Amino acid sequence: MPELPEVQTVVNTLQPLVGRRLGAVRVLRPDVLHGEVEDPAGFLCRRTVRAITRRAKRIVFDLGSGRQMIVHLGMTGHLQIEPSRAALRTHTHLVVAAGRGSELRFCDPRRFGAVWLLAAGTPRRGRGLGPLGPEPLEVSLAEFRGLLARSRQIKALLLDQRVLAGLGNIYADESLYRAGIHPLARSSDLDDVQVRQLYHSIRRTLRAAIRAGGSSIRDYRDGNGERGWFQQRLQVYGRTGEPCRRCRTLITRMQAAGRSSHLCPNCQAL
DNA sequence: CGCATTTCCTGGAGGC
DNA sequence: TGCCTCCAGGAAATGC
Repeated sequence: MPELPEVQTVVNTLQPLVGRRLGAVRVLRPDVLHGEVEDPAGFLCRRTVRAITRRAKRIVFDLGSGRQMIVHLGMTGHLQIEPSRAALRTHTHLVVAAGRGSELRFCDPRRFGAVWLLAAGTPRRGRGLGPLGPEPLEVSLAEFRGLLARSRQIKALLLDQRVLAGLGNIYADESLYRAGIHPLARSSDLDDVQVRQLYHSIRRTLRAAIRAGGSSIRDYRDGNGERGWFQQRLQVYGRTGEPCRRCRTLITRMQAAGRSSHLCPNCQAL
């Protein structure tokens, strides 16, 4: 479940690849590739990595001449730099030689992730490449207020990547808890104070999680295979039945937007 | 329009 | 120990 902080951490830890020239390509599972797929090896081989950046939950490799490789980790995706001599893990789908005896490897057991190879002018369409709202750490308070103007369940709205791009189930729950807002609250019913609290809760939660290297709930790892440690500081996610750290009321779990939602029923009254 | 449901997929957990 | 069922969820499609 890599969300914005986990993806940012992967991007940070992959920075040593910037300036390197890509080499031999092995496609072990062609169906994870999308876009310019006729000749993936020809697309990637001998390209220099100009930059590695993040947009929402997508990792963007700038390969020059308008070429991009975009990676979405989905739920269980890993993108790691590993020594070429290291054994391939099962469910490794793509391997690219990345210089100095290393390889960039994409491994994704559940295959909710994907890799797009996009030449200049290739249309950005299809599953996983849909339109994106603003970045939660870049949007202004005034813009954020505007996003909430339509009446929707606040949790569903926060998870909608077309509205705000980068939050997933963990950080949506954590942000709502910190703001004291129930997941089913109507976005348009929130008063000015609540909107401001939610805005700052999202920013603080994401920033703290990035500093902690993300949350390793199940199998998340960064670009070097290291775990994050923000999971130790989660307030509600995965804490069903445990006492709220603020008021000791037991954390409960409910369905919202088709996702399990964790909340303190006392701190987040509807 | 919003929202619940279903789909994709595999590993891990729990029941018996 | 082994087999079965359920559940986790990002994003999109479907139905109401």
